[in-house]
Amino acid sequence: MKQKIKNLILLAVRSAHQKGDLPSDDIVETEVDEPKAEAHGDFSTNIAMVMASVQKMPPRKIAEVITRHIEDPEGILEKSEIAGPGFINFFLKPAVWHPVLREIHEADTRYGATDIGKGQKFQVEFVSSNPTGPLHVGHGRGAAVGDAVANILSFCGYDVQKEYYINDSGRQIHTLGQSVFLRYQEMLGQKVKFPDECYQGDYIRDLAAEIKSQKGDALLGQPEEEALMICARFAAEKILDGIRDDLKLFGVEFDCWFSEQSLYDSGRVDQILDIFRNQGIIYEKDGALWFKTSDFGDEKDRVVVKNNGETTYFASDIAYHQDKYDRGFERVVDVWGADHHGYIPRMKAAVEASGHRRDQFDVILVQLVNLLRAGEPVAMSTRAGKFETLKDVINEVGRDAARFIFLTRHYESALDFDLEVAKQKSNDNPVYYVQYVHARISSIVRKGNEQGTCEVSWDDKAVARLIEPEEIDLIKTLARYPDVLAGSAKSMEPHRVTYYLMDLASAFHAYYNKHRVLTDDPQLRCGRLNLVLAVQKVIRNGLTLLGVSAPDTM
RNA sequence: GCGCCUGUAGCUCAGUUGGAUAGAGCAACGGACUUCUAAUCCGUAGGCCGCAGGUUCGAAUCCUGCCAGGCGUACCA
Repeated sequence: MKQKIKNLILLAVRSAHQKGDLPSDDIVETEVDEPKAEAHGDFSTNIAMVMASVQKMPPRKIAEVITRHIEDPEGILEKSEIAGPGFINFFLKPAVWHPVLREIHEADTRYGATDIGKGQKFQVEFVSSNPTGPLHVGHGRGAAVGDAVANILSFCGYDVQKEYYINDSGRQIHTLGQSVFLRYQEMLGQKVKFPDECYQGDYIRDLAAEIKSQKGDALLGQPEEEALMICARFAAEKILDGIRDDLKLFGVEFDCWFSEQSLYDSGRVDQILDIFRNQGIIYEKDGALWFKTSDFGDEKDRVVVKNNGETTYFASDIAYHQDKYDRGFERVVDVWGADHHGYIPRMKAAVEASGHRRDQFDVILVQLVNLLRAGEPVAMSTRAGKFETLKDVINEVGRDAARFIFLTRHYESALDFDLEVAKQKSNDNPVYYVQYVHARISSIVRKGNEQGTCEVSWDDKAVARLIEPEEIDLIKTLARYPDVLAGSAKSMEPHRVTYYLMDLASAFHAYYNKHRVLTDDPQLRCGRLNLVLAVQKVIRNGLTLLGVSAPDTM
């Protein structure tokens, strides 16, 4: 629709120029917007203002010339008028909107899908929590955002893969093994000192108990380092299983689980370090190896191999990202917690140093989640072992509410997640507001079927009966959906879909309260059923992208 | 100190990438259920868009400088 208006304008400008009414036919970047105020019509353009300097004419004068030359072969315009400093506002005939319903009817679950991605290979990596403890709410937000972004991109024509990176190597895993082994020794009656840097949570004791029941006291007879590694591997695997289960419970599935250790096993880490060394962007200082990230915009150089010979996580991250591009991804998106933002410049540096453009690498920085219970903060710290796990949260408030709430805010702003509010089935908690639309429409259809009056097949004449302002308003909202998705995909901001759904829900509830769908007039009833079914499809479609269910009853 | 994020109605937040009179929800107040689910709707009230400059036809949005809060600034992960 917007495109049609655009064409009308372009043609008008051209014809005005040909007839000598406009000195230039330079089409500057024209914009056609949907104004927020109804009084400003269905669409409006600022072209006259933008052209003012080129045409050397006052904006209102240009607007007047353009409107005079507008032809409307299809007869879609009710009227157009000039307003304010030089806007041209277009008012469409209500009937122009009806075909949108047909489009939805035909596209069904694919309505809103576009090909703006043109099959570009994208990878979205998210959660990637270390297997040293269970997922907490913060990870939940990352999971909800990453999953929704990937879904939306994919729906808009990008070729998207979802990946989880497993930090199954290095210091943290060692510490995990140590923590478990100490608890194990403790259980077998040994006196141990449990250091602060070890993981304090109860789950460490559970893991130790499991090892004890499987192996008895066998580990005590082994060299400490060996016993410790056995504990580490066992624990990491168990915890990772738990993470997988939690994510499944949360409705998040990954296409690929990528192991950090595999990068060492295959020699990728050494390989990329060699390459960088040959390029002269790695040097030795104080017994350590440094990568000259400062050559690529970082504020200082970074260590890749410590003076004790251990590689840093940064080293394997370089190899990991190199590997992503080798796998053919044209763009790589990492979803990180905001506390990692200092890591971005060095990662960008690594991407650039290995021969890729900076803009092929994006980081979505998800701000922190403050978990509250009735306004009171709930303490969270993996180390201290005091935290509310994601699983607990899902069990308490439900998956749908949790996912929706995580997506009701721009990811760049911190989120207060109040467990009591999330449980409320009120308008404080908009997930139900949106789901209720779906349930209500299902209910209408059920009722219609009971009465045997539910004629839901497509019928142009019936749809043409939809002339109430609330009906046109609803259809206009439905028509916006593809644009919303495209904008959400381009900006990688899933919350736009969330807000759109709340808008659509609001338009529907208003309509529902004012007009009856199952009327005695069969044709009107059919038209209205077609309308609400279209609404239901879009609601379901949007909720699905967000990972939220669309219930038939509530 | 430096860097990133945030600052919009009493509270929680949107604001279509620079558009017209800045919008929702909650809380407050007043209304609507013998009719398809009241987890809903309708109405009233509520604003130096942190502050001060700048850019232009036009700024909550872009630039500069301040102020406040959060986070980061390791041979930690």
